[in-house]
Amino acid sequence: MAQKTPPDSTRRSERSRRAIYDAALALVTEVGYAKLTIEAIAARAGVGKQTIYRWWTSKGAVLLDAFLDLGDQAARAAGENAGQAEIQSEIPNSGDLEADLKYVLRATVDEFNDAKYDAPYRALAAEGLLNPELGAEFVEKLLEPQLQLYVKRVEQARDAGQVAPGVDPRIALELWAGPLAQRWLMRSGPLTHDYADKLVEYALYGIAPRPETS
Amino acid sequence: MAQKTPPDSTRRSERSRRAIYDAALALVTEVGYAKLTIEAIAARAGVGKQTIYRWWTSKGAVLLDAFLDLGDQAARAAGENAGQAEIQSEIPNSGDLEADLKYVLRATVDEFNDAKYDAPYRALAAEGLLNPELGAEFVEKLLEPQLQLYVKRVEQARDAGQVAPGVDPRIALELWAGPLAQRWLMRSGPLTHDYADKLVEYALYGIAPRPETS
Amino acid sequence: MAQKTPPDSTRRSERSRRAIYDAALALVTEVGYAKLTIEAIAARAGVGKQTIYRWWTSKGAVLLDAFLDLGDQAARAAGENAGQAEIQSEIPNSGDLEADLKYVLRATVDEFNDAKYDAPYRALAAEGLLNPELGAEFVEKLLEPQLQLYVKRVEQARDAGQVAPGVDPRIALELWAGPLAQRWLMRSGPLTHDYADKLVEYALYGIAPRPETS
Amino acid sequence: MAQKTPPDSTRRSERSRRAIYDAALALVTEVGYAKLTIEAIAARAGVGKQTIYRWWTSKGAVLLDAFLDLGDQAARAAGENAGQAEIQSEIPNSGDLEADLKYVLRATVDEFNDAKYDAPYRALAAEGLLNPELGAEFVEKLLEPQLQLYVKRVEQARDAGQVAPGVDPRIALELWAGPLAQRWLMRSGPLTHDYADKLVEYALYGIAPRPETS
DNA sequence: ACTTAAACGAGACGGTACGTCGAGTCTTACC
DNA sequence: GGTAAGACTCGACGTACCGTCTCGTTTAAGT
Repeated sequence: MAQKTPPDSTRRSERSRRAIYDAALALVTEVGYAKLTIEAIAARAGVGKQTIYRWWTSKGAVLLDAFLDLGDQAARAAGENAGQAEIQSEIPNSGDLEADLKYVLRATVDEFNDAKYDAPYRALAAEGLLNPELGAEFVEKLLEPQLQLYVKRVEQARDAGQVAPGVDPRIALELWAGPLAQRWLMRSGPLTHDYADKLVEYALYGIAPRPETS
Repeated sequence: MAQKTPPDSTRRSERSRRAIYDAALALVTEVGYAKLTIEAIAARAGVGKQTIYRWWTSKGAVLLDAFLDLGDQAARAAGENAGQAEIQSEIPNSGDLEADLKYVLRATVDEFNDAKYDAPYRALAAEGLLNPELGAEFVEKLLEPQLQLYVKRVEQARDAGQVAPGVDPRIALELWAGPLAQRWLMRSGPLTHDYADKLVEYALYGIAPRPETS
Repeated sequence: MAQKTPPDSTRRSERSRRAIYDAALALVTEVGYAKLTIEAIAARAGVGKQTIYRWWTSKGAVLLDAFLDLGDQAARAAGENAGQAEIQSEIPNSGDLEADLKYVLRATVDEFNDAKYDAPYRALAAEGLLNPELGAEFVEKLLEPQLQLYVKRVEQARDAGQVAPGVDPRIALELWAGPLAQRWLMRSGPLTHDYADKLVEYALYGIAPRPETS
Repeated sequence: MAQKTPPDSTRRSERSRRAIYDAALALVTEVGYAKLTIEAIAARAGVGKQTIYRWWTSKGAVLLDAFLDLGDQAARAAGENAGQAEIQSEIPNSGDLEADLKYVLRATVDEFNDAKYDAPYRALAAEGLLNPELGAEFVEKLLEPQLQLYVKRVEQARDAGQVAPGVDPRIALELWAGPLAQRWLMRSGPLTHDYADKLVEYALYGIAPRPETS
């Protein structure tokens, strides 16, 4: 989990860990990842630098854990409020794949436009590009779990005959997830609900003319 | 071009500029973008630090210009060899959109797997994520021109009736370009010719079952 | 006694105390006083840091006690071997002051040239220069007792008419002890038996020409 | 001069050098040598740490140069004020060795009791005890030149028949210089004019009873 | 012999300073 | 006036120890 393995411990200070997460997330938003400094995190958290170096190897590793923890917290909060239906842990299945995908993709668009998540997520993506270890962890812990939700939903749709039998769900989902991520990361175009809808439609029905429509 | 505007001059040393480009590209491959320093570029180029600071604002800006120059050189070289048919400046139009796209996408896959381009391109993408100015320049100078080639080819196909009339080409191209970029950047899956083919097929015909095929 | 007073106890671990002394003396010789650290002493002694902090206030205090203990051990060992005549606890009185002083001073020169005592003794002297408390303790426990032996011997000589009646023994002894210590500490000249002899002669008879010699 | 040799230079900032000397001397008096920090010197001098590390190897080396510079300044100031009679550069020769030595030794006692010189001088002595390189430089640059003044004066006295012909001046001077330094450094007794006088008398005439006095 | 409170080993903690690296600015000498 | 060289101030790096503070675990005194 991005931690240095050696220092065993139950002796670890929970208070410090939380303070470090909070400081890291606050600072990355305030000053940006490039100017984020382990020294500043330590100072803001009221913690010695060594306490950070003891448990993490880099500012990227700290931020990744902080962000994962943020997700866990959100999930836990949602779980408490909503009984069993944990938010984000499942893509709805109303029987209408197109509607369901549009619904989720619009929510994703909103999330990408939320300043709270933008800075840390973008920072982790950027770090992951340059740092294969952290990139792998980023993908494994953060990206892939979310993509697997689409895999599952596409498989359900395939079983229901709404998706062609030969289609590879892992590739199919990239038709909408890839463009969305690209636009967001590269700022290469506006991220709107309409854009999300179009992606779903194009992905489902292709851009070639359809022989006929029922 | 990412240069500081003020000290413009014809007195600029062409020799230094070239040496800086070469040093930047060599170093980013050798030590990685994170450990790339202006001091090292200057030393390797046999140039004073001030000469770099005079013309660029950051290592990212240097690298972007270096990479653009690399592209220009390649284009110029190709132009000389091949008369009018400049490589990469046009997507072939054989009349068969699917075949043409697969051809180009396979070439792109090969390029992404070429170590020579990987380090600098990846570095610029990462820097662009965090640095909006450089990101915008990256998109404008590097990304968008390539995407526009797809726009043009899709429009040709639409005019030929191979693409549905209502389709927005700028979004359509993202169906294959987005996933490809995502997999490359995030290392979230293998980049193969087969993958490229599938992307084209899914994009053209959708993942929903087709009513019937002529 | 260099110990922090509060945590008094008979419960103190003798084993730890000895291990700390040994570690301190070994380390000061190996790495030098400047690089001597409490953490290293604790590690070498197989002892928790707190055990050192519980009984001493600084590395200097530890070393002083360790060195005093070393002296006690030597004295005890000598006492066992030699019956009542404890080595170093008395300056011989053969009736010939000059001979007795030369004998003792030559022995002192040999001791100063012994690497075993050099490092810790030098360290304590240096620490004492900067730290008045420890310096006072150093003088009181280590230096003054040795000087008092000279005081006693000079008084004996004065009673025997070998020293002028008006002479202050406490100052007189400094005529040879001061130069010797100075040369040793400052490395400002060679420490030889001949040098020791000359000091005694000059101190006894002065450097001015003698009116006549019996 | 305690400087690291590599970085050549006429380019060196005189302003920084002076500021560093002033800061080092002020701080060693204020907080003591043990708590003297290169970081604090740099901060006080308004200088980057690197500028100190560029020219010196340790805080001791800085302080030694600072102290030597202090002496140079004093000498230069004295030279300007007093024409040819530079202070401290010569021991007076009135023809009466005893009187001259007492005069100089009393002045030395006063100097040792001057807080301005105490802290840095003591610090350098302590550092010299532990650090042979710096100790050698301390002796060569600071201690030995002062002792040589005594050598010269004793030789003059010997030529004038006031010192026995066989006496080694280099050892003779230690009879008073050694005890004085020892008392000062070790704080092992009071430093008074009377003590200085006695040292001179004992050294000149010895502590043994004189056969008779003319 | 059993209980119990202290000293103990271990080592995480908030800090300070280390000595190094590079950023970006400035000065000097050269062309 | 642009340039190579490199000294400068500044800030952060990652490391080493400081002295304090828990944690169990001995261990020896007093019952």
